[in-house]
Order: sequence, then structure tokens, then C-alpha cells
Amino acid sequence: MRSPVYVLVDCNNFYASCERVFNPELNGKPVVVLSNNDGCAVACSKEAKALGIKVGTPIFECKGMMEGHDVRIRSSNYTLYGDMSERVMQILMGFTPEIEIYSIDEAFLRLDGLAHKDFLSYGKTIRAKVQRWTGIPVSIGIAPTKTLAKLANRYAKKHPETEGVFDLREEDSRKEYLQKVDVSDIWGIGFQYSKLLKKYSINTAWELSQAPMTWLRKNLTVKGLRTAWELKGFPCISLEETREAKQGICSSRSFGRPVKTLRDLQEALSSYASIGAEKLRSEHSVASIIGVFLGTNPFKSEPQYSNYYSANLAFPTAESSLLIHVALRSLQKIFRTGFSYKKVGIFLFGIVPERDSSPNLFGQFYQGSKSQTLMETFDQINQRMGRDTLRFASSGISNEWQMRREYLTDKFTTNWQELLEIVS
DNA sequence: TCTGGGGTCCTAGGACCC
DNA sequence: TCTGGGGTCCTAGGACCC
Repeated sequence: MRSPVYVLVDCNNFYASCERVFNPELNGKPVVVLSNNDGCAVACSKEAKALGIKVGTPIFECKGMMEGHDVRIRSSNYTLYGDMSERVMQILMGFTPEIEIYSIDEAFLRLDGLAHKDFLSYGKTIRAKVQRWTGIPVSIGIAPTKTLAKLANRYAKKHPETEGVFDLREEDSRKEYLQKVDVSDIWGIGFQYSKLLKKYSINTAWELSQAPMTWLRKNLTVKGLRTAWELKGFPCISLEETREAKQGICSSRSFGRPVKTLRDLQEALSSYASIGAEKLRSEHSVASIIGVFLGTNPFKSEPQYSNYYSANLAFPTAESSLLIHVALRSLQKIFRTGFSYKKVGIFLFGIVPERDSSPNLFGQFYQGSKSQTLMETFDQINQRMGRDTLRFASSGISNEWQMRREYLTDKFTTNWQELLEIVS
């Protein structure tokens, strides 16, 4: 059996790097990209991190740190990041057929199937190509397991002398390295587990790898057990090259300002239902249950209310208008006047592939119906002409409830009207 | 109603990830 | 004033069955 070589390719400060590609003036400056509604920092350039700004903190808490440092703030532009991600992944696919796209900015590769055996120099080639073709800097970790590849990647990011590529395959040198890694920095060990581990004096990755297996099984479930074996160098988590269809789809946003009227909630909900339906169709799936939820802002000291209602559909479908209709009817049932709402959204459940759906008792069905043809045309037009070219009237026009995006850059790569202009 | 071991299915909730 | 939006997996416990 060939011994596995896992490689994690991770884009450095991905969203901030994307912003820089289209605005080189940001190079060398602290850049912070905000979450939806311009709430928290979700990506920071290394200059921003150096100021003490941490990913996940509300931006209003960072005011003091930013003062006088010429910090450049951007609202998140997922259309741009999604497109840049696709370009990076395309390049990686050119290096090996064994690839798992793990998130928008990360991919696991397996290289042991290749004829090439000098993995360190291969890693440097990958890194240079992604940089040259997309402008995005990446870091690369190489190891016998995914968990170790994650750690190797982290080391490459933190140590410039590695030139962005670090290899943890050598077993003899691993112990010394693992002794320096805090348990909370291990993939799969979050806040609660690291608190528990530290209570039992398990402080480093090395100590976790040596911990009694029965204790781990009992307290951290099989997942903790797998992590420990992976740290020892035995692969327990394999590459997931094909992604299963999602089990549930959720579409929801917080509002930019408090929403009080049923009408605004209806508009917002209808547009989220429409987004959910699009996600469903992009996976060639249909859903049979739709849930609707709404809630006030729990951070505020004002009357609180939240509720949830779910409805079974007469037959599994991916038709936007039908899903919108049922969602709005459900909203009627849980809406109460007199509250300031912060959030509304939908869940889709009972998801099965389109081709597995069959007509119900009354002969109603989605696959092969006129509504399916309509939806396909709808999606094609929006794909070609830009999202929201066609939309549903129930989503409204003015959209006062829209999320805040004060610092948004253009969709440089996906919209003809917003291409980058070079002025000489 | 009680007795008992063994099984399945479902749901809620908790942990984690980016 | 301002606090993201998606997901996954696992377990415990209850309901129910024989």
C-alpha cells in the first residue's frame, strides 16, 4: 500500500487578498473585510492582525486599534470571492485528480498517486502557479494525515523562512513540533474540548496524541479518537472527493435595520426562499419540507420574540414560486405585531435528488413538469445576465430591509458593468 | 400492572468547521 | 449605533416494538 501524502492548500487571508488583487494600492496596508451587515471582521491582512484586530470581533470594538493606522475596510463581496475561489480550485485540479474542495479558500490534495516524488518542490510549484495566475498567495502543508497537514499549513503561514510550504512527513522531527502546538490549535478541537483537555493537563498536540484512547472515546466521542490517531500519523479521515447533496439548506440574513412590518418581512422572506430554491436547483435536488423562522435581536434589551413553523409540501419541488407561496403562508402563522425583528429565514428539508422524486397520490410532480422548464430558463437567464436580472415581485423593489454594505467594491470578474478600468 | 433484554427510529442538543 | 451565515457529525434519551 502506498503511504498517503495529504496536502492542504489554503489561501492566505483570502477575502483580504481578493480585494488586493483588484486594488494593489491596498498592498502593505492593513485591510479588514467585514461580515454581512458590516458587523464583524471576517478576514484581516497580516498588517491588520498586527494591530490586534482579530477575526470574529465586532468592528465597533476595534475602533481604538484602528485609529491613525490608515486601515482599509471592505464589506464582504461574496460574488467576487466565489469567482476567485473557482479560479484557484481550477488550477489545483490541474495538479492532481485527487482533490477535496474543503471550503471557499481551502483544498486537500493527495499526491502519493503521482510519479513526482519530491513533494516539497512540487508544493512550491503549486504555490507559484496559483500566485502568478490569480494573484492570490497560498500556504501549503504536507503530511501523512489531514489533521497533520492542517498543522503543517499553519506552520508554513507563520514562518516566512518556509517560503509558504512545510513538510511534516518526517516522523522523527514531528514530536518536537507537536510539543509546541497548543491543543486549541488542532483541527477538530474547539473551545469546549480544549477547556476540558486542559483541565486534565493535556495541553499540547503531542500530549493529545499520547492520551488514553478509552478516555478520549468517552469524553470527545469518536471524533476526538480519530484526531488523536491522525496526530500519530495514522490516517482516519479520508479525502471526500465527491460532495453529497446537502441534507438541509438554510437561507437567512440579519437586517440592516430593525424591521417591524409584515410587508417588509414578506419581501425579505420571499427573496430568501428564492435563494434557497436556487441552491436546491443547483444541486439538482427537490425538497419536501420548508421551515420558516423569525426573531428579534437578542443583544438588545427590548421585547423578545422568536418562532418557527414548518410545512410539508404536497410533493417535493424546487419551484421558487411554490416555495415562496408556502413560506409566506407560514410566516402569517408566526408573525406577531409590536416587535422589532432582526432576522427571518427559511430551511429546506427532505431533500432528495430530482430523479428520485415521484408523483404524489394526485399525480402532482416536479421533474419533467412545465415549472421545471420554467425554472431552468429562469436560472439560465440569471447566470448569463447576472444574479437578480429576473426576480419575483413578492421580493419587493425598494428593499429597505437589505443588509448594510457600506464599503462594497465592484464585482470585477462577474459583471460586465463592473470590470476593472485601467486609467493611464 | 408488573416483569426483562434487545432492538429500531426519531429528535434535540451539543460539539465542531469555515 | 454596531454583534455573520452557512454547514456537518455525534450522542443521549425517549417512544415504541417484540
